[in-house]
Amino acid sequence: MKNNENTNAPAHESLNFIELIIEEDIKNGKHNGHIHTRFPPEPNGYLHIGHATSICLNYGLAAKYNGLFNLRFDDTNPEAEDIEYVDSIRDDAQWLGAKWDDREFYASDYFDKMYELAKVLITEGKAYVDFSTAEEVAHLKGTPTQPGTPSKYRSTSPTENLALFERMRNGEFDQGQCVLRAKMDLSSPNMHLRDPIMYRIKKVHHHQTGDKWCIYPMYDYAHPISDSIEGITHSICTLEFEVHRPAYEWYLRELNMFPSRQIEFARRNLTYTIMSKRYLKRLVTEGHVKGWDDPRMPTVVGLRRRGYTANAIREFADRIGVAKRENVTDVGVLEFCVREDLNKIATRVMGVLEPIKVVITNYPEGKTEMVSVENNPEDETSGSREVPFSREIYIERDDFMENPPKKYFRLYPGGTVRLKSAYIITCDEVIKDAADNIVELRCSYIENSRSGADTSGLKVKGTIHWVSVAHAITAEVRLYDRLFTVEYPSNEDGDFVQYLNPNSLHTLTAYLEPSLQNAQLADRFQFIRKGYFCLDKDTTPNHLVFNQTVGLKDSWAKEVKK
RNA sequence: UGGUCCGUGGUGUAACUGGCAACACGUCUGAUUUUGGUUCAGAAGAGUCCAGGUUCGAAACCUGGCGGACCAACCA
Repeated sequence: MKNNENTNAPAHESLNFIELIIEEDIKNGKHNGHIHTRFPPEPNGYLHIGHATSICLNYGLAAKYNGLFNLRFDDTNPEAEDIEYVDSIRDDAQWLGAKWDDREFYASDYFDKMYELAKVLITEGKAYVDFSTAEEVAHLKGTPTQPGTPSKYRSTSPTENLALFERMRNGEFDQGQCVLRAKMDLSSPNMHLRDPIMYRIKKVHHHQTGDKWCIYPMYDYAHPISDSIEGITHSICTLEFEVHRPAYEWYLRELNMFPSRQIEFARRNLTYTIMSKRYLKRLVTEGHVKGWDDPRMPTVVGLRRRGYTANAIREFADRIGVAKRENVTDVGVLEFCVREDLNKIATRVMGVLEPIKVVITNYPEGKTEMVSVENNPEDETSGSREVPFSREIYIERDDFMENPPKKYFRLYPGGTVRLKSAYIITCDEVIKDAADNIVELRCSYIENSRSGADTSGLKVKGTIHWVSVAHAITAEVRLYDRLFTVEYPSNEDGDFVQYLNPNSLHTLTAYLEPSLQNAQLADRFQFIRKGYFCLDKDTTPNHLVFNQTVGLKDSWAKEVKK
C-alpha cells in the first residue's frame, strides 16, 4: 500500500455494520458477490419516515453494491390489508427515488409454492395440523421459564396430516378450528421455536388472490420463503425480529432453499412525534389531524404535502446512519436536511404574514415602480424578477417596535431600515387607534438609496421584507409546529393524545407579492426572512393556500429568549 | 427470576477489529452579508455504564455486576 496523499483522510471509508457484513460477504465470494435487498411493507397503512429511511437503507445498499432491490408487499393477512395502501406505498417508494423495475412482488405470488413446501414439511414429519383452540395452543406453549408440552395432535402421521391439510385448504374446516404447525422445539427458551403456526384459516377475500385461498401463511413461514424465492441475499428488518431469526433459518434449512440472511437493525425514532401505525391511525380517525397526509404527520404523504423533498429525506436517512442500539433522533436533523436542500432550490419571494401598514409620505401618490429582486442568491442561473413598489406597503408586525431592546436593528420610531431590494426608509410617526393599537406607520424614504443605484452612502443595519398594498395578493398560510409537546410521546405516562400540541397548526391570511399568483404545487419558495413554503393542494383558483415546510433558522428569536 | 440484543459528548453515528475517541446536528464566539438566512473561522462539551482481569497498551478481548429494549398474537 502506497501512502495516501491526504494523510488526514481515514484509511477506509467508515461503514455501518450492515455494510461491514456485506463487504465481508463479497470478499468471501458469497453468492458470487451478488447483493439483493428488498423492502417488504405490509399494505395495512401509510408509509412513515421510519419506513422511508428503511427504503433508503435497502435501496441504497443495493445501489451501492451494484445489486438489485425488490419491492414486496407482505400481504399474508387479508383481514388487515387493502389495495388502497398498496397504491400509496408504491407511489411513496417511487417518489423517494427507489427503483425496482418489474420486481414488484407480493408474498401472495408465492402462495402456491408455500402450500407445496408446507406439504413437503408435513411429509417429512416436520409439520402437523393442530385442532387445539387458540387458548390451548397458547397454554401448551408454556412460558419463557417453563417448556412447552406437546399437543395431542403432534404425533399424527404424515399421511393423515397431508389429508387434513388438504381439507383445510379446501375449506372443510371452520375458521379457527385448526392450524398447521411446524415441529420445531417445544423446549426451546425461544418461544418462537415452540412449534410456531405456519397456516391459519381465514375465510376472507384477499385483495390480490381473491377467494382462491381460505388458508393464509403466517409471517414467520412466509417471509423466509419469499426472501429465498426472490434470491434476497440480505434480508434487513427491525430488531424485534431478532428472536424470529432461528425460525427463519429453520425453514430455509429444512426446505433446502436459497439461504437468505436476516439482519436486524434498530428502528429509528424521532423526537416530538410518534411512529406506531396504530397511534397514527388514531390521530386520523379521532380527528386530531385532518388525514394521513396532514402536513403535521410523520407519514411520507404528510411530509410530501408539507413540502419536504425526497432529496432531504434521503440525506436524512444517510446522516442518521444505522445501528442496533436504541435511539431517538432529534427532529432538528430532519429540519436541517430540508433547509439545506431548500436553500439551494427555493425561489426567494416576499410575503408579509402579519402585516402592519406603512405609508411612505414623501413617495408620490399613485406611482408604481418595479424593483428587481433576485430569485435565489444561491443559484446564479436563477435570474431575477420585477416586483411592484409603491407608496403604501405592508411590513411584518414584528419588524417594528416602539421601544426596541438593545441590538434590535429593525424599524422603530426615528429608526432606519432597508426595504429589501428597494429603498431605505425612516420611521417618522406611529399612528394608533383608540385602543392604543398601532395601525399605521408614517415613514419617509431616501430617494437615492434604491437598491442597485444607491448613492446615499447610508449604512443601515437591518433589511426587512415588504409587499405593496395595492399589488398584494392574499393567501391562506398554514404554519406548523411540532405535533407533540414532549420529545417522546409514547414514553410518557397515560394516553399519548394528551401530549398533542394544541398549537401545532396556526392559520393566517398573508399578503404576498403578486408573482405568487402563478405558484404551482411542485414549486418551492422561501418567504424571505420567514421560512420555506409550498402551495397546498387545498388551493382553488381564487383561494391560494400555502404550507410552511420549515422556518428559517432564527438567531434573533434565540437572542430575545436570553 | 428463561432467552436474545444493546450501553461512546445533549442527540445520531465513527474509531480501518488492541495504539490514549472522530464526524454531523445542536450549543456558544467572531467575521461576511441588502434575508438576524446562507457562507466562513473558531470554541465548549464524552475519557467510552460500573468493577475487576488479560496486555507495553482496551471503547474494543475475558469475567462479574448494573441499566435498557425485545420475546409467551391463529399480527407483521
